[in-house]
Amino acid sequence: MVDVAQLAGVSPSTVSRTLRGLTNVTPDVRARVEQAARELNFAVSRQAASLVTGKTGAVAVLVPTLNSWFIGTVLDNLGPMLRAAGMELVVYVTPNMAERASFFERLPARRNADALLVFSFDLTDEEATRLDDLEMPVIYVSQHAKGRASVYVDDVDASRKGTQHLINLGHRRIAFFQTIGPSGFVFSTHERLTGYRQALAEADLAFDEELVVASSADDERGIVEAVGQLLTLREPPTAIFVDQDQVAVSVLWSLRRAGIEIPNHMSVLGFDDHETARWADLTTIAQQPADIGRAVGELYQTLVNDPEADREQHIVLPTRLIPRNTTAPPPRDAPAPGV
Amino acid sequence: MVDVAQLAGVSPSTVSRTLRGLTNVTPDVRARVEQAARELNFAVSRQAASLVTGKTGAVAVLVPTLNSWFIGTVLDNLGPMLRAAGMELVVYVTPNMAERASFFERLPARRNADALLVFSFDLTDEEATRLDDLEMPVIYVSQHAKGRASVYVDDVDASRKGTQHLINLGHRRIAFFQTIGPSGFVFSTHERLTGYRQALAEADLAFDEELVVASSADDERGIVEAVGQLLTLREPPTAIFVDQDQVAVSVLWSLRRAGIEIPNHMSVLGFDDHETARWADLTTIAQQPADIGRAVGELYQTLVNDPEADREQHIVLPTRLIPRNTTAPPPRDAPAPGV
DNA sequence: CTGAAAGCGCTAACAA
DNA sequence: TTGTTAGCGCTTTCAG
Repeated sequence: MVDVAQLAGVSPSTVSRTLRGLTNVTPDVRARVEQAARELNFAVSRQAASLVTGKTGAVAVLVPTLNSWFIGTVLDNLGPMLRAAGMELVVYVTPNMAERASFFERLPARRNADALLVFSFDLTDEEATRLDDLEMPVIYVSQHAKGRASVYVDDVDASRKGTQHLINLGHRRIAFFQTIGPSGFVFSTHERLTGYRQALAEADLAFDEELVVASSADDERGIVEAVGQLLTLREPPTAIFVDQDQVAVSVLWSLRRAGIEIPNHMSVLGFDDHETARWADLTTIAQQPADIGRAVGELYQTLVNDPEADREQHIVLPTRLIPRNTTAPPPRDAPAPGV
Repeated sequence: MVDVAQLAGVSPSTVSRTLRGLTNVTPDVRARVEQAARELNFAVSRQAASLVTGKTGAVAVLVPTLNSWFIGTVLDNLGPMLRAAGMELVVYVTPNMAERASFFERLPARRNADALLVFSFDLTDEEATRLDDLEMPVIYVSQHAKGRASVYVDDVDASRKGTQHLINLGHRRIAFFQTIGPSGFVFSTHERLTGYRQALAEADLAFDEELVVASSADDERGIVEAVGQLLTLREPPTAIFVDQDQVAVSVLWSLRRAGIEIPNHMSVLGFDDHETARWADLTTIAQQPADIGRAVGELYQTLVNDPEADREQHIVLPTRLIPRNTTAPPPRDAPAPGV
């Protein structure tokens, strides 16, 4: 920076002021400084700046994986917003429990970021409490943390709408297929199961544990087995609600291989409105990760710039049912309700 | 840090030494310092440290998107390696040309990272040259930059193997389906087309432009149209080589909707060995992004730690053909070769 | 509107 | 093995 100052014939302070876009600089001087900076290919060192300002200019993101449509889409939309605000995005990937434990033990973001976005979906209370020590705004994405800022879709309501759609079509035996993540069920899965149960209860349908199956998303055999399990029940379902589109598509394949026609013999409902849902012509409940990304970006701005802002606010985004061709009324010969 | 020093009854230098794991510290003192640091919930400020060491402790990553199986998997494997080396991962997402241009104009990583990993797949020469100014190791992932460190699979060879597989099955009219990214064809696409042409030439088959079609990966109608285009040729193909599994699966759907049986009436070959390929029982050419991630991590270490290391080395990873059930010999009534 | 000077929190000589 | 001292490159008072 001194080099730039020298070349422009001003003091370092002036260079600093100019480069940060402060107003009190003569246009003439500003031009000279900018010219000099360009000539010298100069960029301000964030490190040195943060040492004095106390801000790091970075926002940390905690994710279990980066190989995820949801997380990827959120970040694709969030990234440019943060960038526009002059912030870097530093990512902590914790693909296994060891990495995750190490993150919570060392809390590496501690003095090295101005805010933390948590995508881990299934934090324990203990972990969340640990993050409270961080002395920076923490935003929870896709899970509601009590008393902490969060952005998510209303999974309970969404799932209830989906189940109602099946009930309205005439289904009485509706299975629920849960996805297991690398570290167990994630937050949304619980919520979606709750919505399913609510809808059943509202329609006076009994909840049947046999109709709830689970498998890991990337475990092909597990999915096939879970589907097989449903098909061999004494009273098999006429519809399956799968809590993720990508798994739902696998379920479709399994069913078709078992010779089951969709939607005539079995309805399948997904969740997400992932691209493959369009391909598979899958009825699904749409959530918009792009919107979530933008909402997170805005909430971040609010929390950082407005000290008056509610630091525990929850932003809930809408979902909607997208009817396509994998759901239909149940087959005529299905057991009539109550028989 | 002075607080910790005080509490432990030592000098700041000793705290610094202890916390960085330097050897010349008495076990007794080390214990006291560590205890004090824990009590005070203290973490070293990277910013302050880097100011004096000249290293930032961060590696920058340039990606066009984070919603990508390939990039996501590479980073899931690379992340923990960098973390183990004490490095942060700062991500620059450039989902559109404006973001990308701004990255290359401002080069925000300039003084704020110790190395740069480029995932942009289709950099222009001008852009690559710009990165040479960066004064830090730059590693190109999945594209070979002349005279610059790169990690990739041999797409030409892989694609040739795939095409040969189809030729060996007896196919003579083999279509090639190219995927268009948000900013045009990516590097690998060119390479894969080259491999395809090589295999044709080696088998004395003429290259027919009509057999090469293209579509954007997320453009459902475009894919359907491209498939339609192939099917309505005077002499339609008996096999389609699609340069990405996810698109190949869409092609499968399109073909099946058009009433075409696979593999009896048409063979389809993919590329990647993405999860959906297993589901779709798709014959494909496997590449292992997890291995690429690890290779990048190792190359990074080498480049940073060993000044003798070849700074232009190319690491080429293997691919292999995975025969499944979407490829078979062409139907009998297909036009005989040369007729 | 611009310059001079102090100091952010740390590490790296150098001394002890 | 430990402590002392001098900056790293910037921003921020405070003068002018």
